Amino acid sequence: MDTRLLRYFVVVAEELSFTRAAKRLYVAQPSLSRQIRQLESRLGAELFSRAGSAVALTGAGLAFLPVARRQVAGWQEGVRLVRTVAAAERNVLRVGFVATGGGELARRARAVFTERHPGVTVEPKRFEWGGEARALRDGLADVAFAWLPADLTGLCSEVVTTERRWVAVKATHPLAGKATVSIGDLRDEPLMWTRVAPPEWVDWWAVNPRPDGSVPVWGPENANVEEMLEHVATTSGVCIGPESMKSFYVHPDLTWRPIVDIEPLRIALAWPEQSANALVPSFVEIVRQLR
Amino acid sequence: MDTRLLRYFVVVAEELSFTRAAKRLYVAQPSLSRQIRQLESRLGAELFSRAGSAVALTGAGLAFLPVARRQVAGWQEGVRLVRTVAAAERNVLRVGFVATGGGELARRARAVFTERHPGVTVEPKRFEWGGEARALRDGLADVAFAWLPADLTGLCSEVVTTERRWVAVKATHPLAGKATVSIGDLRDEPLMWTRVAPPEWVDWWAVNPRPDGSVPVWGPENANVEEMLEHVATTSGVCIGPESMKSFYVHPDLTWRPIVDIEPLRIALAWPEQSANALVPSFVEIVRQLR
DNA sequence: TAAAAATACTCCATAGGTATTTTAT
DNA sequence: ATAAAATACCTATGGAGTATTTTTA
Repeated sequence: MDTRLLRYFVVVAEELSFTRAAKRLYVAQPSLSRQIRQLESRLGAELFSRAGSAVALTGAGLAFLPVARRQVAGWQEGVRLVRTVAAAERNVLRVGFVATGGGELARRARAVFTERHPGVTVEPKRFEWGGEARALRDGLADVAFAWLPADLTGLCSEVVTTERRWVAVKATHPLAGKATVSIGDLRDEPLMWTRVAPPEWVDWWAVNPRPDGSVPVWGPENANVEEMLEHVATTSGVCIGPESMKSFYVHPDLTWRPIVDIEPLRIALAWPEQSANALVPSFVEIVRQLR
Repeated sequence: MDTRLLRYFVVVAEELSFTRAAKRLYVAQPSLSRQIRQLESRLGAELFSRAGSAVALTGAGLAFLPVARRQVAGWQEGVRLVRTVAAAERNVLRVGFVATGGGELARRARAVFTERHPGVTVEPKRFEWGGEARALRDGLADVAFAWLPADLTGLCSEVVTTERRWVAVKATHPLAGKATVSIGDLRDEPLMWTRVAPPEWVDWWAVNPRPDGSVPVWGPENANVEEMLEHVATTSGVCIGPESMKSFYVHPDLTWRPIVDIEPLRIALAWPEQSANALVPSFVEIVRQLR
């Protein structure tokens, strides 16, 4: 039995609609209907009563829901465990981050850690926008520098640093002539965005809604920092990023200017509540001391 | 992720040999090798170290083994739960048995139960040789009359009756002329057997080894009582069954004779340790009183 | 050299897609 | 009449088989 079917079942049970569930799952409705039918036939029990358009859980479906949730969660946790153990066995600590991640602090922490644990390899793992928390949950990183806001439920975390937010524009852009900019100056500038991160994440970076109540003009979308900067360099749009991007991603066609009137980026160090990699507490401690 | 892959992994981890595991799983060795490779690639971690013919678990594999076992067991328990709830919701009690099952006792119990629970339907469920315990574990029956010996681990059970064992022969068979037979009389008679039940089950029924140390002559195999009796009626072989078969399966070409010098069949009533069907204790109590 | 795992290939079951029909409010 | 689930049909992925090759003790 594929856990995919169980995930499908859980979503249909939550939505009580095949059409809505299919949208959430990014599959076609007929496929979802067939999968649920197949699950029912393998179980030998009806999970939903379908009276035309009214979908409801049967008693069996209600009983099965927590089982399905447990199975899915158990699988995810198992995957995390095995990946973490495999990394620990190789004497590797995988540090997750996005773009510039924890900035200079992260670089210093990795240096100190390497010094204290000579036999250990630190593997920096770069993820796409908003992907750090998922990486921790999926066991693809042992510890990560997470950009807030982010859903860190089920993870330990503490804010370790902040960075002012800057805006990048093409070198020939009018805003490049100003020493500093305000969020109001960006009112009509097409802003980069992404669909790989949740809407809250995108809105926070875009400062949406703006202090004056307006909504940003949306420019091209992208999945990571390189794509974003390429877009800024070649279109009329702008992007907002943490200060460290200015020095981490040097680009001849870009000019960075501080935005003086918006809140800074808070960067948290995050790690799973219990990790099979015994090196995690040591790294956390080093970051704490350097903070 | 399919639980089939997890089952495969558990067996390979137990056997530490792809070839032996493939035999136990009734799949071809190359298929099993590929499946495990795929599991490893999806996890992103090696589960086994393969040094030529020496297969060993890695640390990750060792960590994954209990996870996989839990997932498989959790799935099996979930299936049992949902099937049981579905039956309970329909106001049904599914009574499992093999062939003549609990014999006359079972019939009386079902009658009393129906009288006491007028709104409830008793569904007798016939399974193939040795299939009652599996049916309880798989949630295909709520309670069952199990023929011993049987592996009843994880189930509640109590012996409720015994039946002498008789032998069936073709009406024209020399043994049909005797009033009673001894196990020694069956020394050269081809005996029916089955591959759907465990070897211990088959050996117990065949009285293997015989008191004189000989082994039975094996006749045709079969999966259930009807097939077995058809074989006896049309070949020179014989079969052994509980006394109630004589009256439950009347067959013009068969003659039943008691075997006087072997131990009788013990029949247990068995049910899952905790069942979602609240009718089970009532049925158990009725059988106890009728015993 | 022998035993066991890996590879090459073929076949078939089935998940997923689009277009359409059925059904219940 | 409309919205939603079911059905029909097509395509493609991948699981399982047999035959064969590679690898290591």
